[in-house]
Amino acid sequence: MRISELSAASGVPIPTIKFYLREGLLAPGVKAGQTQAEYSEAHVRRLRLIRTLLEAGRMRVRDVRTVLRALDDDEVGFHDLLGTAHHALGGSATAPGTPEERDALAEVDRFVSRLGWNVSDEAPARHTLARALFTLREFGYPADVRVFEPYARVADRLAAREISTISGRGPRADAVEAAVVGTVVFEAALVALRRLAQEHHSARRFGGRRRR
Amino acid sequence: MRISELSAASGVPIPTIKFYLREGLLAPGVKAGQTQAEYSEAHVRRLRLIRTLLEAGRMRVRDVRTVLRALDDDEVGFHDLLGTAHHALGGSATAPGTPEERDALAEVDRFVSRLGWNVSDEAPARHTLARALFTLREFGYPADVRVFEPYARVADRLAAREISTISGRGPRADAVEAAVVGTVVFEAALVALRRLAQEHHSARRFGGRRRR
DNA sequence: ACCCGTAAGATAGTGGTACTATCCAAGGTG
DNA sequence: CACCTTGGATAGTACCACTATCTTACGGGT
Repeated sequence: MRISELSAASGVPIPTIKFYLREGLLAPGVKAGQTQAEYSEAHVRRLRLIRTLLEAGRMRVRDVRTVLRALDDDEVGFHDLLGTAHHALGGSATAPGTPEERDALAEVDRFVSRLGWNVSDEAPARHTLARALFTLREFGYPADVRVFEPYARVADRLAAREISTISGRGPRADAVEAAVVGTVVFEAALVALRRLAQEHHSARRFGGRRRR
Repeated sequence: MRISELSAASGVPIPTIKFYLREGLLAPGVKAGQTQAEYSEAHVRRLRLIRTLLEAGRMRVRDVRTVLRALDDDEVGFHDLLGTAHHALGGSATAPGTPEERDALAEVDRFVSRLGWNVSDEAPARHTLARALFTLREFGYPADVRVFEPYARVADRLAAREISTISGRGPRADAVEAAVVGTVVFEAALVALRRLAQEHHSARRFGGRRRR
């Protein structure tokens, strides 16, 4: 498969493929002469993964690179790979800042351990959650961390199911790819379903009249 | 309150405030002379909202503007406002494309009506969900729409709670702001909690050794 | 053997987005 | 009354994900 065929098979334009090659997202093809290289089905698959991380996961190119490196490194186990993916999805962790923000973070930490969750101290999601709590308070919401309790219960149930699904899924390469794809894609799906459900309940309660 | 005080009170740099004024995100202050304008607490609050939509909601400036316009328009009811916010959060709806994508969308539509959800045909979340389904299939996941069922149940429960919480909350301006903030912030929180829960269950199952 | 289209690889340019910097005239301030 | 800030306008920056162009060298069909 030459580059033009790879492009046709994947739907990704040639210049973009070259860009990914330069950026180290895609392994070079097997060189067949100075001006010829052979690409495989694995390249098509990798391109799909790249687009999924970029689009569904809204990751930046450099974060995609980090995830792919971890994915290709046999030394990296499931758990660490998941952490890498979460980190890449999480956006940049802003510094603590004000004392109120530090308070929020401390409360989140207590909340997490009260749930019995065993989670790394540096997990970016801690900060995301703390920022959410802080923001609610800024807006005058009388917010105890407990407002997150129903969400936590739900998250726990879904995550338990997801992680057990991942377990035994053929060779490592396939399994870890499935883990990353699943994390990203089901996250997008969950968010979309929540919005649909909100719209439904909103329509029930407030009546759906005009649109836009 | 002059612009420098507004900046200090909100933490937003003066040039950025001027930028938001130009972009129509922030109403101009009351002019007190040619070179002086007076800003109020409402401006501080509005700046907070803007930052929340941009950061937690990852919206673009023009989408923030759209949401704020709806927020300030007394003609727009709760339900439509929520739709506007969802639309702004949803990202650009890509065209249907391949037949497989159209199939996925049709299945999503059936799924949604089977759930008994009464949702607008143009809801961008439909497309998001269809893309998620399509992506899973591209990766060889044996995916029936039903894989989303547990997520849908959960989303339904959370949304019901959220919408009923919104109901009676003082004057319209405050209530609709709370609705938008809630939608955005709890979405971020839910996602963060799912990641934390995943990490916990992953640690249980695969053991948490090294990090990064 | 020839030759023209295409590949690979390198370098430079584009378009979008969210700011940020500079400038200026006018007005309020110590 | 000199100076410093403000509002308002205009221009510039930084980052990002591509995209276009150019060069050199095949290599496949005749």
